[in-house]
Amino acid sequence: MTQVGSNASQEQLVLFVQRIETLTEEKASIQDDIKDVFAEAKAMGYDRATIREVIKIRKMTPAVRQERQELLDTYLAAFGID
Amino acid sequence: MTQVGSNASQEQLVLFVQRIETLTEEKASIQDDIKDVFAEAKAMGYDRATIREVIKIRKMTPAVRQERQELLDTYLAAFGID
Amino acid sequence: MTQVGSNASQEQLVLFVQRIETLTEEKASIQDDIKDVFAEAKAMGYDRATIREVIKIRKMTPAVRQERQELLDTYLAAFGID
Amino acid sequence: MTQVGSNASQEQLVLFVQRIETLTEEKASIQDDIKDVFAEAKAMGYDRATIREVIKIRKMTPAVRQERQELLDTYLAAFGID
DNA sequence: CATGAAAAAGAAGCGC
DNA sequence: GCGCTTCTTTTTCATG
Repeated sequence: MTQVGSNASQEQLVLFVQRIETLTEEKASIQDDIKDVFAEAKAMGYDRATIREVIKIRKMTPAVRQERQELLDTYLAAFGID
Repeated sequence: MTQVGSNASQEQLVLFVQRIETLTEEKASIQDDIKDVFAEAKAMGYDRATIREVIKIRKMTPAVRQERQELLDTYLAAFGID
Repeated sequence: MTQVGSNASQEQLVLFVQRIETLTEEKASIQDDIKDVFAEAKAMGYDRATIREVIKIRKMTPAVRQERQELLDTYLAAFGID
Repeated sequence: MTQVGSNASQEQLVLFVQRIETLTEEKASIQDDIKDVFAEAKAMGYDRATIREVIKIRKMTPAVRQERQELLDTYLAAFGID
């Protein structure tokens, strides 16, 4: 008998793949929900890119946000910006 | 009073953002789960990239898969590959 | 004779692929140069991420930059940020 | 006088940024060229995705290529594919 | 070396 | 329907 991986090994691989496929589907479903919310927001006149920016900022602590901004301002000053 | 967006409008924006943040967390959680399964599989000796490839192939119908392969083979022939 | 694409067609494909490969190499070479400049800048004490941010800002016109910032501020106000 | 970085330091930063910007433009220009070649190829009836695949394969040594393929075949066998 | 961020590539959705 | 932009995923790169 020609054997390409033991049966046990094959079953294991199949299970791994199936678990990943299932989780991937769930993830895609949530992604769809997110898309729907953005669409709703856009329909109410909100800007998608700005909403994303807000979410990004909300993920930072105030301290980190301020620190970043100050260094950036220093650099921008070298270009006469702001 | 200086007003930047009505209160109603502000509340609406907050709700949109919160919904997106919640969904995003759920998505990230599932992504972590996927990562864990890959890690498990890797610990059992399976190759991550190949598993991804398998999943990609399983998403195609056999007909499409074969078609793609044949076109690729035709192209490779121009380079004397295979 | 079994023929998979005419000779002329095959040569054409080969030329397209070679052109893309050459251009891709050139691109990679420039990317290396960029990497080197960042390394130099870092050696002089500059922060890589902030330099990137500066470059991003410099790509915008002042008008667009200001417009974006104002909309963002409006949105952030809804969350009591800034 | 309030000083945010010495003049010398500021000039240095400006030079670094300008060098990166120039290189980045060159890189973008080449990327455009690549896009053009793909467009030409498509106009001649070639498939973009397959061309990419060919290029990827050509970057591998034959040994690596074969190894990869064999591992994939082994995995696919667990699903009764091929 | 392994983790996490950033860039590039690839895929998808949108608008014309 | 097709190109074009945007979003996702992959790979790469820097840092601890």
